[in-house]
Amino acid sequence: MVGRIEKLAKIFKVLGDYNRLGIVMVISKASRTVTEIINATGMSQTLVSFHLRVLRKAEVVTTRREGPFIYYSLTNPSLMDILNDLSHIINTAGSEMEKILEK
Amino acid sequence: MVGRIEKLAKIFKVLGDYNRLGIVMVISKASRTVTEIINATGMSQTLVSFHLRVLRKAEVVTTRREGPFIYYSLTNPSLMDILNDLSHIINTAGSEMEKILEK
DNA sequence: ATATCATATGAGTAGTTACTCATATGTATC
DNA sequence: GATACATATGAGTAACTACTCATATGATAT
Repeated sequence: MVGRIEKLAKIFKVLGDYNRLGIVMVISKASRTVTEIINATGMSQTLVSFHLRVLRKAEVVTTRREGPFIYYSLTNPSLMDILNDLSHIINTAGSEMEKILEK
Repeated sequence: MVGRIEKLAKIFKVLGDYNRLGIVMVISKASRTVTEIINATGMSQTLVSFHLRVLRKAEVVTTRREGPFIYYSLTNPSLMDILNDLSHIINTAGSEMEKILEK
């Protein structure tokens, strides 16, 4: 059995990558095909597939096949609320975090 | 200037480590000295200091000196709310995430 | 000023991670 | 079946990260 903190750390590790977070943002409003993600992010096909595999393994995203296309979407859409919350406390004016993170 | 996603990714990267998350938990209720953190986590002095440096640099924690002791606390206590939220959606019964994260 | 306790730091290393390349698989169309 | 499009995968590599060791700094008391 895996503890709470360990689970949390794993999720954070998965989300702690610029490209992966970008993908999460792209599919947050609606599910998207891999090609759509490629176009939206500007990443290479292989790189997108690489990160999707990580996101899939961590069950952050789920897939649904439709003909030749595979649609990716967030397993739990409320993840976006949390991202917004965190983004908010980071960007709050006067926050100690702000200055350091600027560089 | 650093974008929103980049900032978020950095915070996630910092929190995406078991030991670091443990430290954050330990100081979440009240500020603690390094020695207290060492005892609470069972980590070595050097390892605790190593991780505290990372947390400090990312401004996740702040310090206050009191005589020979240095007290560490969360820069933004509402971070804990977010950790709890995330932990909740991860552990929600029936969540797709649950099974994978168990191993 | 020396000894002791509390904490930080620089350097080295083993393990991990992000990325790319080449290739494979799956689906649809001809 | 051959071709074209959509996506995944295995292997290799360079860069990064967590950790340890030895040592340094800072504060207090004697």
